[in-house]
Amino acid sequence: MDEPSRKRVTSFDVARKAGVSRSAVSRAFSEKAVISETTRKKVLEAAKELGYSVNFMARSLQTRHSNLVGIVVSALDTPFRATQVKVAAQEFVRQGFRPILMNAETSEEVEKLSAQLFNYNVAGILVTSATPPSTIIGECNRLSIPIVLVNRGSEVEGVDNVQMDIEQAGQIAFDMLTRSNATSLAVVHPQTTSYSVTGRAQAFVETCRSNGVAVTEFLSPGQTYTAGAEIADQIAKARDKFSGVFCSTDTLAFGVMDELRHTHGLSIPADLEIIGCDDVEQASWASYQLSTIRQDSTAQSIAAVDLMLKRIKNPAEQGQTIVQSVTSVYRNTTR
Amino acid sequence: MDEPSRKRVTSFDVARKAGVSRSAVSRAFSEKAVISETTRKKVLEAAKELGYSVNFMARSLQTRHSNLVGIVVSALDTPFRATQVKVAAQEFVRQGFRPILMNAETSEEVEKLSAQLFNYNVAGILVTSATPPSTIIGECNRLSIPIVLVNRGSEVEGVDNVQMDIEQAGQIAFDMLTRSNATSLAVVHPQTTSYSVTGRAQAFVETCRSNGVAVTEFLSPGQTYTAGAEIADQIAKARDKFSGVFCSTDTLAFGVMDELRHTHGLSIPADLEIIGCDDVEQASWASYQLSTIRQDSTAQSIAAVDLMLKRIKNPAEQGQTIVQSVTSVYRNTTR
DNA sequence: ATGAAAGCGCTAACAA
DNA sequence: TTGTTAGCGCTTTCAT
Repeated sequence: MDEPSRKRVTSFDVARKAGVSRSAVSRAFSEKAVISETTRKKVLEAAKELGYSVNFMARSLQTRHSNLVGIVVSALDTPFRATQVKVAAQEFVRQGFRPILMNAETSEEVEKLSAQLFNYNVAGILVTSATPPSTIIGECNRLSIPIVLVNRGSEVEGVDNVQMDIEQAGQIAFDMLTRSNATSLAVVHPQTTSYSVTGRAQAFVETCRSNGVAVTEFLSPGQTYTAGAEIADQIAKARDKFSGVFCSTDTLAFGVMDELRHTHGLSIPADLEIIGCDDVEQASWASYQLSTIRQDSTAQSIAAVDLMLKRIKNPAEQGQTIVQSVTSVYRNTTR
Repeated sequence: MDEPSRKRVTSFDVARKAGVSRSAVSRAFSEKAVISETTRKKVLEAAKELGYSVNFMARSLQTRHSNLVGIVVSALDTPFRATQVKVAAQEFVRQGFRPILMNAETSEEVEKLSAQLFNYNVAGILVTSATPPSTIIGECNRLSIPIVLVNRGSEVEGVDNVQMDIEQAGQIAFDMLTRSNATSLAVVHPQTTSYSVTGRAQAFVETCRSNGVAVTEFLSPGQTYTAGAEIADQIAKARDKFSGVFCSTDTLAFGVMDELRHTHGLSIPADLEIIGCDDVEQASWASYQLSTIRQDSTAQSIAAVDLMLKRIKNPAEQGQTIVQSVTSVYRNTTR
């Protein structure tokens, strides 16, 4: 019943065992430190035997920066967000950072949770939820903590952005739906506005107008499957007023399609063309085969992480905005 | 062009501004410290004016414990996992902890990334991916870091577990599929074994056998939609040998159903009954209306977090295993 | 290339 | 109740 190693082993223990100083131990575990190969070996060996690992709390305290970053996300249980976060987390880890995950649905939550990240001296914050209030952004600036917004569109200074090209999305949606010579279209988007989702719908509307195509707007109670199913009843009623509808989100499209097909007996695309936006995995499932606009969430996350790392290395840099282009994916819900 | 607040403000600054000692500042920010209401007010005010927030690195260094925890997950972009992680993260935050998210697909990754968590003195580790190697578990024990495994089933000592009741799942699957007097059934599960997914299939097979019902097994190349679609061809060939098939995962079931319906022209449940397991959101979508076995991932995550918090408070406790029961959900893929 | 010593920002005895 | 003091474990000049 012995207590062999109750306490955490410190660099001091390793130093003694290896017969060197604590500075030597520190150097052995630091990439760019000058140290002879022989002592490094000695230290590493002793460390392994003792089960030593650097205490990052102490290191961070000393160096005044941590390799912790924050990821602030909402609706993580949504296919699109899940992929985004997974990729971002992987990328951060690959680059030697550790992401603290904060799920924040409301704007107040974003504020509260972001503020908590400051306690940890995070090296940066990635936001892919509601836009953080300017107080937070100001604080980030003051502490020179890089902050990058994904699909949020904020023109606040000093903030990096990665966004899909909403203008292009609107144009492509228009193109996809007018291949069959449409003269009147529809769009559905959530009534609560959000930069990217509302933006793509808006861009679509404008493209229609400037091309002389009528467009009727449906406001759904959210951007979930259920929200789509609910608004579908209104769409069904008005369905001979347009030949195609652009759903601002794939998930919304699934709800619309299902309701239209299964409870209103419509056939898609014969009776009505439907397209979505995002190209989540389910869009390619046989039951949907949804024609949609592809937004590469993987590339997006990687770009966001890259941007942050650049800013961490060079905090003086101006905030920049990366606009990612989207592409059309034709499947079976368009003619 | 002044540099008003370039440096991080410390408790020292606050102390001076408030005209008190640094200990007073410390006390003002610590829940259970004795301090007069008047000085606390003074301190808090000064702190707010200066934009001070406690440096958790320093605090953790001193107290020798952090409120950081680790979440090690695989396949975060899967609906079931996404929900699990979202809930766990929320729950941790609600309880005052900050989760570091590590996505680890392979067993080696789990080992490597878990080890990295030690650097941060994490208060605990939640694993919902491949089971971590025993070296990690040993290390956790040595450092008395609680570790809880979700749906992993490991009988290693000192490890807490939260698992669905796989025996019950097997029984329920059997019950659901034999309502229509079946005498022969099928099951599909991934060829790479995993505690919970393989386990439920195994339990199903045994229940069939002990009830004198024949059962044929299909091994899919994974547990994705695509894997389901692929194995469906074999199922179609043999389809008059059984009246119902238990897919060990909803996602697998979607792939199977779609392929059976759309490329083999089968009608479900008329030609063949199908059930899944998990009850992910898509199971209730109109295109599937999948009869399935519900596993409450929210309750599961909350239980896992609870378990960990208990262990953090009382590290001496023995590891315990919580078995969560599952329920049947009848929709339209059973007769 | 190596060691001694100072100190990062905080908390927790201990005294007052 | 408050302040003084001694570290927590590490990195980093500065000598050697």
